[in-house]
Amino acid sequence: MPELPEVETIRRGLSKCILKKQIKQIVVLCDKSWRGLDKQRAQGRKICEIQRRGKALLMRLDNDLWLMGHLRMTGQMIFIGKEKFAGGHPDDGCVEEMPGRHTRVYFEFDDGTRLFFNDQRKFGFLKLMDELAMTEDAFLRKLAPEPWDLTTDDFWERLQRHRQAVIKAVILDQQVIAGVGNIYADEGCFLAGLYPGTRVRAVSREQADALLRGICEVMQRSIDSGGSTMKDYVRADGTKGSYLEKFAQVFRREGRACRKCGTEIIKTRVAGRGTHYCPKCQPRGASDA
DNA sequence: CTAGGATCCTGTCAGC
DNA sequence: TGCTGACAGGATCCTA
Repeated sequence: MPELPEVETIRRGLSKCILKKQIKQIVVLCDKSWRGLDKQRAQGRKICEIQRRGKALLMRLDNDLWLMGHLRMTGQMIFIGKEKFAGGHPDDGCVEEMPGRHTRVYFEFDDGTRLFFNDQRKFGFLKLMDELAMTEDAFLRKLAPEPWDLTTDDFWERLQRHRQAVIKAVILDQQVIAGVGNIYADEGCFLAGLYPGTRVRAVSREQADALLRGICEVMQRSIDSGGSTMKDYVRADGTKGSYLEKFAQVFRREGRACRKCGTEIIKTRVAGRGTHYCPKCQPRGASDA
């Protein structure tokens, strides 16, 4: 669900809300959503800083424990204090009473404000770890560099390990490039003029370079705008829409005209995921899936 | 080792 | 209305 730009937006938002606050109590409503050390070890502590790696949030406590959060498909972080901050998967959960039916874990701070971890499908989790567990965490250890820390050479070499696979599956692989999910995979392929089902062996170095630059560009733009789902905007006519609608070139635009050439955007299935592309701007090759 | 499909879980929607 | 299957902004596990 939330991809790198959405998680970065959450990181920035939470940094304004919960830093230096003391965690008075942690309520775990779903055992599956809490991993690692016992929650007691985080109660009474303060949150010193919040980092992000790929789609993972990393919160450091004042006893040098780390609370990792991964939202997976449907996770949300909702802060309720004097003002409200919500980030993650868009649904109505953030307008319900809190805790709501999808609340899995929540935090009560010393000043009475609260932070809710909501997650409809329970794929996401919070994990409390010490420094050693952090360095040994399988996901973090295998995670590839952030998109803007990858050189074209490095990206190219990582792609070459999957020459028979389709390009979309490979950029969704967090060991190849960090933070790319279904939206930015489709948007990045569009910017590079690459059909998402293209075999890696058929991708040129120039195309790989365009893909990496496209991913960085689309993610940076999304971060600058507060994440693709964070803010509704109001159109000139006063009707509301999601930011994603305005920002996406292909994602969820099936049946609509390509913004570049006017051809109808197609939705299909590639790498087991719903996939959107423009058949003219992203032509299929003979060996493509 | 890679590639691709099943799987975890809950909810919604289209089509009988 | 009630049922059924497909699908969903992710990652891991299993099999070939």
